[in-house]
Amino acid sequence: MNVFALFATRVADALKGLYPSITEEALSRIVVEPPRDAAHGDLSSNAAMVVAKPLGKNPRDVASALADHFKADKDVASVEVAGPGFLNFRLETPIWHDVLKSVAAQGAEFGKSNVGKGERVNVEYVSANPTGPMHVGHTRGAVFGDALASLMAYSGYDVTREYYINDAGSQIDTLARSTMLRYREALGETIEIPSGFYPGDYLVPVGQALKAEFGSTLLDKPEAEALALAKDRVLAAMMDLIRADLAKLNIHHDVFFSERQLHGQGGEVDTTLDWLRSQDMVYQGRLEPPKGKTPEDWEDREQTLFRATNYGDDVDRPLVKSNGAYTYFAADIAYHRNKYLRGFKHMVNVLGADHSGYVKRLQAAVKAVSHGEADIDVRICQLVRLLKNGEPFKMSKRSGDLVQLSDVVEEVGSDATRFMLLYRRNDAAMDFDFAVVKEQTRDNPVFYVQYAHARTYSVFRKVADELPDLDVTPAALAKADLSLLSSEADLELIKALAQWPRIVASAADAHEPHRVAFYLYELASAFHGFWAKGNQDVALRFVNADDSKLTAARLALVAAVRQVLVNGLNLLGVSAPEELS
RNA sequence: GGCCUCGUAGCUCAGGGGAUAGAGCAGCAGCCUUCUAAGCUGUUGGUCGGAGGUUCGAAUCCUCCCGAGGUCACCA
Repeated sequence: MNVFALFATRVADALKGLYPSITEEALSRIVVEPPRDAAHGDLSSNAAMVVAKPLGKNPRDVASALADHFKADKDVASVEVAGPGFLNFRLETPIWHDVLKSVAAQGAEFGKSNVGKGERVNVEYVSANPTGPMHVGHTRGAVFGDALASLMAYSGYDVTREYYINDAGSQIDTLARSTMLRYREALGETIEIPSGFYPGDYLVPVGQALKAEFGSTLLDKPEAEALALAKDRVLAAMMDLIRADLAKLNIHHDVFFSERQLHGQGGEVDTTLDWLRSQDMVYQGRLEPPKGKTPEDWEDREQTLFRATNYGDDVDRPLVKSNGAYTYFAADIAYHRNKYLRGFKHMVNVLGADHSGYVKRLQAAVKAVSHGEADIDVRICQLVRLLKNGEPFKMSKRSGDLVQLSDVVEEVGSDATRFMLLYRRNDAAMDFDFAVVKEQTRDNPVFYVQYAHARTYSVFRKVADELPDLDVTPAALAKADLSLLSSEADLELIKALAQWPRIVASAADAHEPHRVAFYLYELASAFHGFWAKGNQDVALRFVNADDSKLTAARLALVAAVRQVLVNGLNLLGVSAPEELS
């Protein structure tokens, strides 16, 4: 049950009754939300102000008419018109108790919605080049994409989690050559790794595996053939590495889409280009060098260009390199056309900050290949600065070897890594301080939220101790007399729970998982606050040995808090421990 | 030079058309014979980078400027 959505509907219905000429457009701008200042009531709506102008009425008059209408609503204790025409509601206590019942009845489903209407959405994230293990730079996008995918699935979308493997192009040839060196090394040769090659140790086992599989026979084969075999094996090995790294953060994709499969004679890049030509979206032409900074090796030549400017990009984009091969972007157009042809009308791409310049052309590509039918939201994850005790921390360890994702997870754990990265907006740069993340204090939001969850278990343990005869099964708690939960503190906590459905909906709609993280922090804070009140006032304790009825009601409340914390933590992919050690 | 993102309390950050702009930390003042004090309560602190504009209403949207970061044919 979503109290806010419920009243949004009631307000809209009331307006339709009062002003039959009202338009859907005006109604769609109505918001029902908690007022910024709780003293103004439980719910607040801008309805009168939004609707007044198109109706040619005074906002306060419309608000008064609505207020009169809601005086008859049995769930409404009072309605007030405030300021320029706000409508402030105070609700009767029973409706809040209904929220608790609804949490218990819906369990893990409480907060789920169907705003996605089962529509298919493709969320592409990580897509790190398969040239080595994941490093810290990839972590934020990985966690963000994963949480966003969960959030959208929870909100009724049919989500496909996808990883685009950039396994074509010259970097992969270099990777294959680097692997061949390690192969020679495994065969006993002394090797030197030229600059430009991949120096990482992680290729050593791949070289050894080649030796185990082929002995020394690869050396006798023509180079192209040997390289092709090496490429095949190293790509598989690198993807295994990457999958293992992702698994450490509990991240799993549904589809791994290989760029290689798009290339080749008659491949999808070919057919896509033919199609683009047939649509007159491609031409032969020249580009101006970028203003203010002409590259030294700038070569003014005629090239094959995609008419990106027709779709909102700043310049038209080359599709064919000077050596005749397709550009990365050409393959990317084919890839996104492939997504569209697979039936995705909604796409989300999670990219790193260094790709922000790529956004417009990607949007242009999607618009072009779908004739405007599909949409793509590109979410950019800004840089993460690693700190240790407030001091910047070197990202690269040895020569060209970056701090790896697995190093971070091993040091601080998956839960803390995920929560901290999600506790910031994706589009702002952030600091990640190892010292803070490992701290077990309020400074550390992960701990703070998990502690609240653990406390709910602590309460139940206490009950088992003090009131061993009390039936605390969900079925028994469902029968508890919730009307006993009438204190200010009780209602405040319930109202915090009532927020959950609208928080999820807004987070999914805005593609902003951090809203969930912030909400969980607030809910944890409300729960810890209630707990402390019990220290001052025995009547506010969750467990009252001499009042089993009140205790049962309070346990229903505690169970609901736990449920919402679990639902939220699940969305973020963070565990909900019963005890902290 | 173009484009993208950001600029909110001393620090780290929420809020992204709505009422008197919030939280944590730091600072100050309190709370443990207690359901885990691994916690809680109160309090100090702001020209929302600057200037215009849009409107009933702007931290929020638009324009320009300043500052920080990223990026800039053919790499991926």
